[in-house]
Amino acid sequence: MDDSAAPLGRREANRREIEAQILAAAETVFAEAGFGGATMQLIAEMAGLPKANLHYYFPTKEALYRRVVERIFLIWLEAAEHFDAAEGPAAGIGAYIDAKMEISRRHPSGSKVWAAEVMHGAPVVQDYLETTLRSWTEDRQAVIRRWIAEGRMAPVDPRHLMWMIWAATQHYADFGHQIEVLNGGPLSDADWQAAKDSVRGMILRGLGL
Amino acid sequence: MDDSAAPLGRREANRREIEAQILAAAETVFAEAGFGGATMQLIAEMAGLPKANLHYYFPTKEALYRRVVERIFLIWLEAAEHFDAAEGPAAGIGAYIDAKMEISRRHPSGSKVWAAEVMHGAPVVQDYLETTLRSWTEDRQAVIRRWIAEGRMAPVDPRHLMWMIWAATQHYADFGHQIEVLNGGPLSDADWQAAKDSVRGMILRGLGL
DNA sequence: TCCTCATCTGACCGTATGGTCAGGTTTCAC
DNA sequence: GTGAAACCTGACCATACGGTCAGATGAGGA
Repeated sequence: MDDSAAPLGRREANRREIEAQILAAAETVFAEAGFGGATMQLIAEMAGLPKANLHYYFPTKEALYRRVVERIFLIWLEAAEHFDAAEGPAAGIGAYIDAKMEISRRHPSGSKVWAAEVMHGAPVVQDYLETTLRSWTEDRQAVIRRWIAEGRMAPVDPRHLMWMIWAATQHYADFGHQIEVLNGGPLSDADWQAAKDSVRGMILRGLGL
Repeated sequence: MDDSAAPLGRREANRREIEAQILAAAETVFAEAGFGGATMQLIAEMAGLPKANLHYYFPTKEALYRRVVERIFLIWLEAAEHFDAAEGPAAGIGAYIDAKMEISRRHPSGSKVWAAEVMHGAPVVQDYLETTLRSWTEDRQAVIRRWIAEGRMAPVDPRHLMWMIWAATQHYADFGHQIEVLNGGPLSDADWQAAKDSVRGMILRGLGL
């Protein structure tokens, strides 16, 4: 974001490193315990510093939480670039699904925190839903509608398609524990590849592609 | 379950009514605030009785929570009867999707509580995942594999199919808030019908049906 | 070197929460 | 009617939590 050219002295570098450690620890704890169940004490321990020091970097629990939620939201928005870069529906939607599956694999905790936030009525990021996410969604829906009008894919409601993609991909993060139990252990590389192929294949076939 | 013939006197009837009120209130509060964020005080107020009385019916917060989670789990298991009753893949899977969509509409809070429980590693219902859900899943997978072997549907991995159905249907409950924001208001009867048709249609087409 | 300001931390505080309990009230079998 | 057991409740307790603060420590510019 603002990784400017300035070599940023020891102080600034250290500050960023500690903030990153805290954010990583917070993401894990919030994902495992929820906002109400998470404690600043536990986050501090996991980040390797005293609780009072944690409050030096993030004044309140809410402020820390908000940063964690913002992070996964931005990651998801970036995944849309795969969608936009492609030319047709098969490539665009396929690449978007692959990207979202990869995020579920790499950032399961972030996905869980977002899911919990939305489930609780988005008390902290309601504004994101109403502004950024809304306009983002409308833009992609317009693209899909155009593809449909051009006869390049089956005529489905773009909103429900979007929701199915989100649901199917994020499920592998949010319900990862359930999946691991039913799978008899963590998904292997091959399992993840099969999951990707399955989700992409099923949805694209559902769109007549 | 055990609505036996006995006319159950005033006392027993009253007890059941109060327990039902408590469970309904608890489901709502746990869904909105999570286990850690929910308070016995708020549940008691919503159920219309003093907190101490709440503890008379449910000794601990955990005990009350467990009953709430068990409830939605049993409702989902019952939805499988639609699957089992049908003859072929199109009717069976289609009816199962419809039933699960209807549950998302009627019991959104229960679905959210379950989702949060699983996201946090199923601390309370791990045993259900390992026993009931596991064998339930294996049974249905066997049916799907047989349909595939008989050439009655496309050869997809039954596990990923199951997960996609769960993900797509439960998304309408768990992410109901996000959906309402993007939809500009609660889903109407027609919206729900469209959602059902869309999810069922997309998945069945994905299976070559 | 020395001064300033960022960084760090143990000890502390007020509050909210889950849970208890003594004692009251209602129900019901006999 | 009456005794026992189920039901109800205000007041209370111990604990855990988010957050504060005074003061120590360290870095860096002049």
